[in-house]
Amino acid sequence: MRGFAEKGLAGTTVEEVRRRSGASVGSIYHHFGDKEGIAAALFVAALRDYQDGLLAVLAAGEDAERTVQALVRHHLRWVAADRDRARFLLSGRPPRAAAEIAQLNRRAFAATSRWLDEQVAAGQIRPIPFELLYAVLIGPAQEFCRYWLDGRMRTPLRTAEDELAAAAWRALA
Amino acid sequence: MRGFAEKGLAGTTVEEVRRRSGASVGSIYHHFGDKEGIAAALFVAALRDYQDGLLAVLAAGEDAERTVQALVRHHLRWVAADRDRARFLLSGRPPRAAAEIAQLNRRAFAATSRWLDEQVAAGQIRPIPFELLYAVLIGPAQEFCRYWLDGRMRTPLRTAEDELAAAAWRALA
Amino acid sequence: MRGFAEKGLAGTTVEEVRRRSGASVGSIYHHFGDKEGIAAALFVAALRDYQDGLLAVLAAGEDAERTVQALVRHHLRWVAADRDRARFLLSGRPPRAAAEIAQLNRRAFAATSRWLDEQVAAGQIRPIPFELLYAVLIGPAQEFCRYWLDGRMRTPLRTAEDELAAAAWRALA
Amino acid sequence: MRGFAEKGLAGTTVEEVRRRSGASVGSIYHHFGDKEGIAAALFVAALRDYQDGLLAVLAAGEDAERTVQALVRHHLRWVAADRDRARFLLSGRPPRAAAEIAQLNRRAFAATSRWLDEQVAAGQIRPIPFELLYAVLIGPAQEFCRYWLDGRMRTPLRTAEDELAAAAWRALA
DNA sequence: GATGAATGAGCATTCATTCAT
DNA sequence: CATGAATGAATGCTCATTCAT
Repeated sequence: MRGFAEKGLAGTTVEEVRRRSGASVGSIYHHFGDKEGIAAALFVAALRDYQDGLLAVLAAGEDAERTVQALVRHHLRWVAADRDRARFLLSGRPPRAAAEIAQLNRRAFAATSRWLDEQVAAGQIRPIPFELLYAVLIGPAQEFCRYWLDGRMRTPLRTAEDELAAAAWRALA
Repeated sequence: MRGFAEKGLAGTTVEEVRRRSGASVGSIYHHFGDKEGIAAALFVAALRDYQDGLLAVLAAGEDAERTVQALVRHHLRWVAADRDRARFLLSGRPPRAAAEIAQLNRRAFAATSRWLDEQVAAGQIRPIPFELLYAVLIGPAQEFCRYWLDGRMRTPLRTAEDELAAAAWRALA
Repeated sequence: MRGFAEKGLAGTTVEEVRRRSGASVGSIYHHFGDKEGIAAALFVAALRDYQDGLLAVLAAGEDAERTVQALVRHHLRWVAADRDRARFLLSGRPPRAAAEIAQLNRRAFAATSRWLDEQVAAGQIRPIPFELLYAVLIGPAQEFCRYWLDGRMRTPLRTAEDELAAAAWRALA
Repeated sequence: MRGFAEKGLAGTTVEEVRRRSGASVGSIYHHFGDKEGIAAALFVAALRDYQDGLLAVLAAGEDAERTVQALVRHHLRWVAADRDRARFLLSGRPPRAAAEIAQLNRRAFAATSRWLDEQVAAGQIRPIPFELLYAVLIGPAQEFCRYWLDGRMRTPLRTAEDELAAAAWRALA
């Protein structure tokens, strides 16, 4: 994971994966097909885990403000929980496995879209094109995380949580 | 540029650089030292160009709202102007050249920090830790750009400009 | 072997080694690490083989004159037996593998030194600093071999044997 | 010189020659034609210098024993005078320039051959095939020098002179 | 004659992938 | 299913040589 996160698919060798995983090369190829398959499996697992948390927040059914803030907090905490995994997912170069990823995204988009419609209808959230929602909601946290993962931020994630959550709510309310 | 942007340093071959640049391998090595040196030079050039635009906005001396919105618009337009260059800069893996990059960042940080202090003192912008300013200000635009650059957005950048600029201002005002 | 003997380490290509050995590049690297490793392995094998013959002569326990002459003859015959191997060993540029070579040399030095002490004590060989023994004993044969290997000598090695063996004995008796 | 002596022709770069000589690449090529030409010029100069000393000893017209010992001493002193030059000459891989080298060798061979004939006729030196003379005469000194140049000998050259000169005389008288 | 930037063929080495055991 | 030695295409980089100034 760390390999793919730090050096990308091309920059990581199968030998490195073997060393870190403890499995043999042959075994790895048996299970994942090829190098990209390894990255794809890791990516899908990470994405599913992230989205599970996101869906859980939406499913909790709290009011708009609490939900928005919880989504921001979930993002920051998920990143802090496993930096390598986060770096890998956020690097955003989803290796093949397009089908499975699309499937997961559909699930998450549907739930989010439904939630947005309800909140807008209820006058809780400004009308905003769905395509911009994620950017406005998560963008600041995301941008902060990138710097933080690169070790360029002194502010602890916890401290940033309140500010970023509040800012997200101001932008959407 | 496109190579590094799409496939990273390790995924781009010097042969590809040669083909696209028209120079000979020997010449490339004469000027840049090694493959990482090529990426470093491109990165520094892109970063300087981006920051020049940013500094120009700050130097214009408009009021806080106009400035915030202009910064967001600058970001989006700079990205749209050269997608490969943007993809490469935003990929955020600054290849070596640490010294020169740090130098550029100091220049940009200093100007931005001064501007923020003035606006906060004048009551135009909420007090916010400097480290969070960039994330709140540019994060949404940045996040939108990433998706847009990956071709996952239908909304044209121009259309997104107003929404993202307004959202940034709401978050900071 | 011929490659390294004639053109040195730098002048021999791995491709040439591959062609002559029949193994694949990958396999060669798997076993020897790098190009120098190939040369080191060949060098050690040649050195060990040469010294085995030398030690056998010493172990035979003949009288001083017979032993001196046998050492000279062993040298000439070993060289004649495999000219490329000889050229490589005599070129004297022991490629890395310092440890293993030092180990072999210690073994040979010890046996030779013991033999010299005994012969000197028995009044068979003139007292001579150990460091000069090898030069006086083998030097002429060695020098002859170098020219012979370069094809600059018409005298067959066999013919030279008697002269060189006798000269060595005269110098040491 | 040191480059060619330590790493051979192929192992030495023209850039290294340029650095050490202070001349420009272009200039070097103008004067020597190509890389081998540089080595050839150095080799010929070294060979001529060595042989000039050898011929001077023969021309001095001392008696056989003095001459034999003087030749050995000349060898050792010439080597000690410029280790890199000696290493290069003794490495024995005469780079092209065959014609000039052959010419020099003819001159030295002729003088040496004449001297040997005289001494044998006068009963001063044993009858010995000319091809073996150089080996018996210089071989021990040469062999010692090789080890000494590699730093494997503690005995100073001066100390070795007497032993090696005496041994050479014993072998030839 | 001198210079050194440019050229590109050639080389050492790596690494994804296969397959016999 | 697991293993890891073997394969060889692909790659980063070097370096002798040329040539415009």
